[in-house]
Amino acid sequence: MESDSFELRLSRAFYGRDTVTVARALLGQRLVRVTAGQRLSGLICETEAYRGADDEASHAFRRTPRSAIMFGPPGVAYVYFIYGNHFCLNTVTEDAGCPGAVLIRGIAPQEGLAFMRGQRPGVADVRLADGPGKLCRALNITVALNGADLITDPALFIETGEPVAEHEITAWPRIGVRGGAETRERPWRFVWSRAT
DNA sequence: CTCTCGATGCGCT
DNA sequence: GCGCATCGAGAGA
Repeated sequence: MESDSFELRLSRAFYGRDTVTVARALLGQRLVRVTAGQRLSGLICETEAYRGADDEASHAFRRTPRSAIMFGPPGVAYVYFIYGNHFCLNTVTEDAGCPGAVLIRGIAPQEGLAFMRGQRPGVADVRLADGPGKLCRALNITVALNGADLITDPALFIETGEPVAEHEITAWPRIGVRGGAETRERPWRFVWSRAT
């Protein structure tokens, strides 16, 4: 898997499905970042689904210049800047015209540990990328990668990882969402228990 | 133009 | 557990 890993990449059809389905299916897959001439990777162990007009917590609840990318074709990276300090990485889902994205909230680091430690000095290995902002810092992901096509981009993509059994997945309410009770209580945060 | 506040993380208590 | 840094997107005027 070292050199050309194109055949291992998840297909556009993988992303072009129901957002909640994709959020679950992304658990166990391998997020890969190529930067400074080296491969960094980790298995996705936590995700959240964000939909469209039916999801008050989603950026795509309203169509704005920033959220327009969520209305576009699937398999594209949506990276945004938050709290003045952090970036968050999402993958666009659903067919073009139907908004949706999955927030990647955590990975279990596999390749490039030395680089990640350099990005986050003093942090224990298991915590290098266990939050949405943390993983972007560890993998050097910024808004420069907003719009990157995960099917073709050499610097950012997702490969088939390890199979995840249904009983290893737990669903929880999403973190930090405001809005009505129904919005807050939706169990659209998925955690791969085996990885943590 | 101005104001509010966030799909967070870190440091301190 | 709690406060705060830090700044751009989005909304209202």
